[in-house]
Amino acid sequence: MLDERKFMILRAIIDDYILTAMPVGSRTISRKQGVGFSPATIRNEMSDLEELGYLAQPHTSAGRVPSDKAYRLYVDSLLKRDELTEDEKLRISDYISRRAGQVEDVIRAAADILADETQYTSVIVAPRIQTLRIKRVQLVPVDEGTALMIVVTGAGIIKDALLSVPSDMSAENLYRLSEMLTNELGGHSLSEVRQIFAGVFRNLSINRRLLGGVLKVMEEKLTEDAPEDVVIGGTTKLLNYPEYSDIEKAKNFLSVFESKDRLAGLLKKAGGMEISIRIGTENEIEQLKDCSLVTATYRVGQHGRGTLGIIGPTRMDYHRVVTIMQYMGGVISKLLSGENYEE
Amino acid sequence: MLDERKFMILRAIIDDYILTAMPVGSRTISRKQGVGFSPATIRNEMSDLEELGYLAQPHTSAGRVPSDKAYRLYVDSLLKRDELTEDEKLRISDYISRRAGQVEDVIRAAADILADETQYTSVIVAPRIQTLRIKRVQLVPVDEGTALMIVVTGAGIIKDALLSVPSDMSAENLYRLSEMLTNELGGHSLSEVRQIFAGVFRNLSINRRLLGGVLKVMEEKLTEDAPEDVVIGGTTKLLNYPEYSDIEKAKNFLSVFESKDRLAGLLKKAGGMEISIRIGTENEIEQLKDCSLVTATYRVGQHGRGTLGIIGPTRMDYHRVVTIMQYMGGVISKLLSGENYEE
DNA sequence: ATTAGCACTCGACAGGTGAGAGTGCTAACG
DNA sequence: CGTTAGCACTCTCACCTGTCGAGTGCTAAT
Repeated sequence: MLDERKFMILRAIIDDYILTAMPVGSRTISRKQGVGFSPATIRNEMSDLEELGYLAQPHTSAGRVPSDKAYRLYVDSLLKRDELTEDEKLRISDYISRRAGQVEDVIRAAADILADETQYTSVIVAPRIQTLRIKRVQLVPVDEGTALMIVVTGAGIIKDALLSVPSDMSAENLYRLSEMLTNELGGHSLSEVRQIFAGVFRNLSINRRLLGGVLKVMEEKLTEDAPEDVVIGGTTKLLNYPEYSDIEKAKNFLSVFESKDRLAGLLKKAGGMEISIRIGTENEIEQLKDCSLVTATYRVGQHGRGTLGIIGPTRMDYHRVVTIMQYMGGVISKLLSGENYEE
Repeated sequence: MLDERKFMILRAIIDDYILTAMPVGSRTISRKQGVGFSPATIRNEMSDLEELGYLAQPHTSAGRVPSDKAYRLYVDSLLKRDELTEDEKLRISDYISRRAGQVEDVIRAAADILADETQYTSVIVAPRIQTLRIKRVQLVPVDEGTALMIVVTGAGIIKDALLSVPSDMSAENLYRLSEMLTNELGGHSLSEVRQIFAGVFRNLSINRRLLGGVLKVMEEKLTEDAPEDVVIGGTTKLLNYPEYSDIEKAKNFLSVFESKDRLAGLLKKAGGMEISIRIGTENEIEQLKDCSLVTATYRVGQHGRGTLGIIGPTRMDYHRVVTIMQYMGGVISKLLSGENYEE
């Protein structure tokens, strides 16, 4: 429905607007390399594009500004994916790998470098621990009557909690109990723990009365719903963009990050798509109506998955963001799935 | 050097300015309850106070604004400490206790409620783990050739790291090694680990080569300088105050929180004082020259200590802040030192 | 010593003006 | 017939101006 030339002009407008954040006039476009038309011609086309809903005028006789619809078209059909330079790739993967170790450290590092590279605010949702496979369960004595329960996967600790245990329980006993639990639960995910426990109770060969209480508490701790683990990087990056030079808007925007749960929900709406872009009002959240949200998915092992995203103004540099996110998704997946824990 | 009346007037001015953030005029003070003087008299006194460096005028014929020096006098001699209401006490201690468990959870909760109650930005430095007494060291097998090392103190996990171990090392052996390490290191602080290791190496009765590697990694992991663990709450609270309605100032302020290390250094300068207040330029950090920093110390067990602080405009409500901080210092100390891990 | 009175200063605000950027329309051109 | 030059028009923004009010400092009276 849009002919070649309109496409070209629209693209030029968006490119310019992304760069300058100022309404784009016909002359600006006409002067561009590769555009062989006079301002008047461009004006006619722009007028058409406005009628079609791709452009908007803040007021008569300002230039024009792309609408959400325009950005949508832009990312759907005009977006070319670049490759990152070797330099950039190295910078990113180095930064993240250097802190490899605990899942949380990786996520934290990833959020930081993502925000730094894109200059937008980054958000990463940690993999739902419920889906990870348990490797070991270990009880460690802490005090008379207190033990620390630790659940381990290939990626490190995923859950730990303090329990009270019968005070006459020896370290030896705790160790044996750990072995038993590891046998029972190893290889399963947290979400399956509850069913398994039913079985464990039945087969109890050890002193049932002594252990009953402990097991119950453990079951609770293991199955309780962990709050969504969301890491945010570069919260204040947005303040560098002119569209947020107004304090009210800035506050409004920042308020989105107060509720991590809502944020996690938002990110996860993207579903399993490799890259998802939601522009302006597509976000359904009032405060983000002038923002775009780009999300990507990463994997942890066979079953775990998490989401990384960046939030920026609708006039964001989609090329760059998409390219970076794609690369980072890969890096994170590899780090968190691989068993590379030499260091 | 300041007579009774000047004191009184200065105090009235500060009180008013804290409330309104607007330069205070002579009439405003004169109209106040308990001030029996005409504006003219007040003006004379204010003029004196200005000469003495306690007040400043943004421009002729605006009212006057208290200087850092005035705030200093205010907190040193005019500050009366209130008690919190039972209601507030309960709200605070409840909020924090509810998440008791891991040190980090407590700190996180404390930072949140502190920011909420004061409406300023809160910062809490976690206790230096170096000074905590080790309770146990536990090695947990994760994979062929990989183990997770967990160091436990009375307050829960404080450090964990993945190590590679000889791939023929059994769970049984790891367990025995854990016992040995616990014996050697238990009761000592992390900062002493390095010396102890020297001794351990000498007494090694088990396969020396096998253990050598493990110990080396452990030493590294245990003694490496952990980055300061700093938790920040209510970062954007400051945006609600008129002095930060300018984006540039806001950005400037927020940049302080980018480097947690510097922030930690700043907080710790307060030293061991129970409550320390640094006003405006006393902070030595350019970006905080319009801010005050109130810090308090909390204790963890015998030797651990950490700092909690809030950062707000110099015209902050010192009464309230000090009162809250004092109370919270107590609550945190009790929670992190006490051995109350029933639940 | 205190206060009333008054002239003075300065910022905030409203209204007015001109420049500049950009538009839409029309008529001319290849 | 598509393209373009020209032009009148619109709207914002920056700047200037005058007025108003808050607050001061000084002086003289109490």
